[in-house]
Amino acid sequence: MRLDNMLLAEGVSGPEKGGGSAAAAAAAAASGGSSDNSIEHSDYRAKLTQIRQIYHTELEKYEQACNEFTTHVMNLLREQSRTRPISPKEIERMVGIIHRKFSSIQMQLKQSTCEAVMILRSRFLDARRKRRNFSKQATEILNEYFYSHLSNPYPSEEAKEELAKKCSITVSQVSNWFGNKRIRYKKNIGKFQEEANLYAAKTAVTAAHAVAAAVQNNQTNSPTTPNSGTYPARAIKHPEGQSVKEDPRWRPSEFGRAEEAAAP
DNA sequence: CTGTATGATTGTCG
DNA sequence: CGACAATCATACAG
Repeated sequence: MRLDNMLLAEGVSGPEKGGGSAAAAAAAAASGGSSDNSIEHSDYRAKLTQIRQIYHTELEKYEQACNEFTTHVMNLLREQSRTRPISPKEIERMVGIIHRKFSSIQMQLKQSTCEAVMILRSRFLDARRKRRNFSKQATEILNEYFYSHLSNPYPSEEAKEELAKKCSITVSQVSNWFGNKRIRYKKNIGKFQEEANLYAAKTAVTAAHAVAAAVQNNQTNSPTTPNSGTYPARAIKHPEGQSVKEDPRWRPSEFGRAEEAAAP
């Protein structure tokens, strides 16, 4: 009977489902551009539907065969009842035997269906097996945060949630990403120099926005500038050799911490 | 097909 | 529980 519960939980033996797909569609719509996990999820559900159909048709077949066989035996017994007395008890016993036989066959069917579902799950729901890269936009956002907090790339829980929302991934994925990024950055800083410079420049531009706004607020009237709408022409200096010489041993001390609390 | 990039998992430590 | 390190398994580019 555990099998029944399992199949029910997997939606194999339950009623036809339409709500699940609606929820998935809603999630996909909410996430916007990225159809990363929803595509494979729909693939998974398609396979599950297939399994369910097979299961149902087989089950029905067995049911029918059982009924046919039962009536057949009943007819035989009725035939015999003309030559010898047949007690209702005997009939009942026969029917019981037949039903037990068929139900054991059904059990086998359930078990193999169960196995199929398990295999399907391990194949499709193990994200490690079916890895998808994040969208370009998501890595953009994550990298932006990482390099603008390079001296202390440890987003708070709140920041992680924010990033997760912006990237339409989960908080765990954000944590994973930062874990991987930190270790890999530390392991080979040279390989990330280019990227670091790139994102440093990028965030410098946004920082320049803030500075420009502040300056304007103060008094200076720059010629080209009304409010926050205009892009300040690249006045960012970009040291080629060493843009990030921050000691990347984040671990024990946080001496490089206070100076850039740039979180507007 | 081969090498690298990358997201996720596992085990260890504090 | 979170960070780190090693590792796995796949994606993707050449």
